[in-house]
Amino acid sequence: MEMSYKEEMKLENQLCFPLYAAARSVTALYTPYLKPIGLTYTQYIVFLVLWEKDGIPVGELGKRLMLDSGTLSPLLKKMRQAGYIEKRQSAEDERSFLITLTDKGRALQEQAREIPRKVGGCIALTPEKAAQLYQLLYELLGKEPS
Amino acid sequence: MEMSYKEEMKLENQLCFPLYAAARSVTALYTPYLKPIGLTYTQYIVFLVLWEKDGIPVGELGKRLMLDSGTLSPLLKKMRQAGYIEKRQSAEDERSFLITLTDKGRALQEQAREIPRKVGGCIALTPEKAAQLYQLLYELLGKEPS
DNA sequence: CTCATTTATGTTTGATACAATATAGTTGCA
DNA sequence: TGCAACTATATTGTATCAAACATAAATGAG
Repeated sequence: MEMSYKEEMKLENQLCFPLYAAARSVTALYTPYLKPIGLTYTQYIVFLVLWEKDGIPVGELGKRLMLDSGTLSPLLKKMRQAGYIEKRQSAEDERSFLITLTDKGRALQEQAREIPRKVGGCIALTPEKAAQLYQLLYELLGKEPS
Repeated sequence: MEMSYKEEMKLENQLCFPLYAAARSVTALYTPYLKPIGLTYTQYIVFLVLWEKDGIPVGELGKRLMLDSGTLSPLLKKMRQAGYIEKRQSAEDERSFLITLTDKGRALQEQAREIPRKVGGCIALTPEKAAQLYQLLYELLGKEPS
């Protein structure tokens, strides 16, 4: 497993590269299904969280998605302007803002219903290998696959 | 392996999410080492290709990195302005521009020499699991690990 | 040869990302 | 109580990405 500096330096021997490329590649698979319903990929994963658990603070959304406020703030602003979500200041802690879905935001779930299955069908991996990949990625992230 | 719509819709059951998060997470591992030598992550992977094979056209660079001209053009412009590379119009095909390293660009390799090993040490995976992850990612990308 | 098609690259636009900084609200402790 | 330290978000600046469009050079079919 020992490698020379020269070998180590090759693009394909650095974990970053296939990871980076695969992430963009898989994200791109969502676009054809998301565009027709007017969502971007990042908006979609925000919805995935909200559809599962509504009324959570911005910070928890960021923690689940591993995104910081610099990414989330403008994104949530746009989603609010589009009428998908509402931001309510928390009663207990006035620094905290709870994100809740509007009816329009909830209704969108129905339209997104088939997306996981459709995208899954485009993934060039057997279910076993996909499961193995999950496991490794979550381990890399230092998290349990919940 | 069959899942309900509701289950499928959960964030952690979609391959995109850990892949996306892991890519950003691993990319972030490079920053502390790249910033001191004045490189961004994307510039670094461009250098990885050029250090391995100098004098290649923009298109081949894009193919290897799986990046399109919209990403690469402004990046290469900045690297040229920084004095790391040169762009030469190809003699055979005047549409094509060959990217070559300057001495300054070549010299940078020495400073980046330790980066793969240092970052590798930050990866929370055993070498065996990392190898397994490579394999799966390249399979997902529909490529051979070269 | 010649023009429609293809190829190589660039530019523009819109949407992310993150680091660094700012600000308002909260908490703990001397 | 007062205030220093901390927390939750927002803002700004820099760097990606990709889709759509633009342009110049090369190619090939008739």
